Amino acid sequence: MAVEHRSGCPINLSLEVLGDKWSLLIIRDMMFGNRRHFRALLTESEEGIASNILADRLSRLTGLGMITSAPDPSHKQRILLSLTEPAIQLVPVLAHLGAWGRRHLPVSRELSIRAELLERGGQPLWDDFMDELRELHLGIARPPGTPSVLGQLTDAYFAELAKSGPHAA
Amino acid sequence: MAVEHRSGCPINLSLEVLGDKWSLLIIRDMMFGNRRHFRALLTESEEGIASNILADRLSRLTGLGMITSAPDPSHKQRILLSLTEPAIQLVPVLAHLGAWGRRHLPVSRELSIRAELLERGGQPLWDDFMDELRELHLGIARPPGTPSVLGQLTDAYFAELAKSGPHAA
DNA sequence: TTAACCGATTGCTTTCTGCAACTGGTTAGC
DNA sequence: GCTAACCAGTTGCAGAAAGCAATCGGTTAA
Repeated sequence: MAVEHRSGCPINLSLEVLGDKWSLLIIRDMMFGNRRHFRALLTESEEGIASNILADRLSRLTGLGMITSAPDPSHKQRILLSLTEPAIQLVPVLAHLGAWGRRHLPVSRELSIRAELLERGGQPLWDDFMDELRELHLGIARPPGTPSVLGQLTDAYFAELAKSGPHAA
Repeated sequence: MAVEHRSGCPINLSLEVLGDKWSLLIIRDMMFGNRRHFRALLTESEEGIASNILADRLSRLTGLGMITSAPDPSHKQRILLSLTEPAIQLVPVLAHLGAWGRRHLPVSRELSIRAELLERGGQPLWDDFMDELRELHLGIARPPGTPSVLGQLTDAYFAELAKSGPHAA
């Protein structure tokens, strides 16, 4: 039961949870792409994750308390995946990581527009987004009429897509 | 020469650089532990990195432009490692990652005091710290008399160490 | 009835990790 | 100048993990 840790350093412990090439991408897709079940994560993955790796990471992240899964009432076969509160609190980490990547690495314009908006919005926008994620994933209602951060980000992404590449119309 | 990228997403590209269990720990030790050469990183590593992994990551991070190396004038054999500007700009990412770990994972008190101070200080403290790192690693002087953030963090760490475990006096 | 879709699993090869021993050269103390 | 400690790595090997393609049994929609 007692898991082995390399050290009690917060950064090390965070890396023991998130320090691989796929876990954070899965969380990113659940957050920003609103992908909530296995097939969606598998086939809509920008980076092309393999099914066994996805299955492994989902069960790993579930065991670590980052994700929960529940049967989807509309499809008996479908399993609805949700982010937990700790995972939702990764929003600022992902925002900073995206901002850093945007500044120093060869990002594509379409895929970095969301990072740019998130960076410009800062902590207030992150707080709104986390509240929206709490509504979507934890069922914690927000005041009615609250604008959707996810909607804004998604709209901006599709607008960028339409600008450059309506190839695959 | 053209490196293969899985996608142009900022988060993905950041993970291609930093998404493993050791790279960020090496950068952390260079930043917060002021470890500037191979042996220091190897033997003072809290987590016990192996020498071949360390050698591999150092050359990898050097190739990626995160670290530079130069002969140490005082010891002919010694190589001085320095963080580059992109690596220094990881301070907010590490601060948030530490804050997240401190909140959700079983950290030890001694090793999390620095994360706590960094979180309390917020962006202004991070800016001061990055300026200090620019002085230490890039030779960009700061106004004389500026207090040392690294010193504050290190002092707080040793104070915590002394509180609980003066075992290995 | 049938074809598409659901969350996985299997078998396989390739790559990465972790450990320990070791290398050739440098420095500090005597 | 000798010796012991120290410097940045390298090598060899075993085991773990990644990546790929094909496949599984059950479910749903046409």
